[in-house]
Amino acid sequence: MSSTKERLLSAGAELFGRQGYSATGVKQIVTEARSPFGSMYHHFPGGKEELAAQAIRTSGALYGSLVEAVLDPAPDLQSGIRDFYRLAGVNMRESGWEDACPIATIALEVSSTSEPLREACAEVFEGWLQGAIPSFTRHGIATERARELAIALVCQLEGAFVLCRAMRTTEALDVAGEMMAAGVERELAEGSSARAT
Amino acid sequence: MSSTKERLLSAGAELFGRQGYSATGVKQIVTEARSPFGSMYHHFPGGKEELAAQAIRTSGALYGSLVEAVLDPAPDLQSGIRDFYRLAGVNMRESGWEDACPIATIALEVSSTSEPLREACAEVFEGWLQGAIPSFTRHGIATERARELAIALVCQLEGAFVLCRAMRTTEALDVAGEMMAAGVERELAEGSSARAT
DNA sequence: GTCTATAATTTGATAGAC
DNA sequence: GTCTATCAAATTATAGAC
Repeated sequence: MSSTKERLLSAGAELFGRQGYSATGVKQIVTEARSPFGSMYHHFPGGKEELAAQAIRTSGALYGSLVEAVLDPAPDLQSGIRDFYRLAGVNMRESGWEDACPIATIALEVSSTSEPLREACAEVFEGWLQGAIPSFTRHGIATERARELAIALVCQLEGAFVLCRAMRTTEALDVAGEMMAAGVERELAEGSSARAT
Repeated sequence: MSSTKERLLSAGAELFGRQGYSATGVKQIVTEARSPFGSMYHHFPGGKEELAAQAIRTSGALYGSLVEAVLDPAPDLQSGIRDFYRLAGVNMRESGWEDACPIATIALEVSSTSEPLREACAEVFEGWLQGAIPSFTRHGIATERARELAIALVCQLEGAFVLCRAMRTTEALDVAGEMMAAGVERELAEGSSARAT
């Protein structure tokens, strides 16, 4: 079962992710959510901005757990990374280049115009990093280095999304994924040989 | 001297880059450009979308030549890359986290809603790659590999911009820049040792 | 809690005098 | 080419019946 509030949140998250915050109208959200117009302001007295803040946090957390869900069951870290970028590319292509990062568009749009929404995005990104660090330390990488690799992973991903959506190719995702995976693979090899000596 | 049309283009480029396409109104552009309202539709009969298409291409090309202008005079490729990411971080901080990539926000916003603008963004990105490839091949890197490195460079940069604007730190730019520079440095060392054998 | 009607403002765009 | 007045439509948000 899905409540009206849940449908509004997921419809908002989807539309914000694809078109951005400003281009998405409240009417479009309630239509997509098959919700009456008034219910929107009943559940979100703060209006569009409050809905967006909650949508950012929920869809952001969901995407973060997706990252971990793909990385962790993989036989090794490199193949987990390769799997994730490949999966992201498949998702993009199959969705007609619409489904990429759920919050990147909003993050860029509002970082200079809405403090509450900027903070929500910042929390999500920091949560991704904190969630990804164990996926690296588990393989013997030091915590500080794990954070750096997690940052690089997210940056490559976000940047590749920008290029892929505009250029209608998965080339950037393919290259970025292979580059990240190869870098981590080499780092793990060096680390283990260093520990072996 | 700056013509009305030039002021409209640069005001539009600046506002689009900071707030995105949808959030920027035509009235805001003409105000910022100190241009009469009607002149906007005289110079850009296609309205807001035509202005944006031209602003994307001109500001995109300008930023592309900035990349080359920083990379090429550097003593070596690694330090050129380090310089560029450091410079980008300084620009962001000094502008109050507003000035990052001039077209990334628009690229994400419009890739599903405006074909003309999406194509303009795609052209700019492809132009960056073509412009950056010689900066790599010049140091003995093969053309195909140079394209991959250029893609990784742009992805790291764009992704870091997203994180930095939201999180109000240069951490992501610092990490991404060092990671790219170190990767290229290692690649050049391996390449020269391979050629030496 | 649900839903409709509508208010108040802002949007992109146009007409037409100068 | 410049500028003003204005349009029709869309925007977020609210009031109030049910």
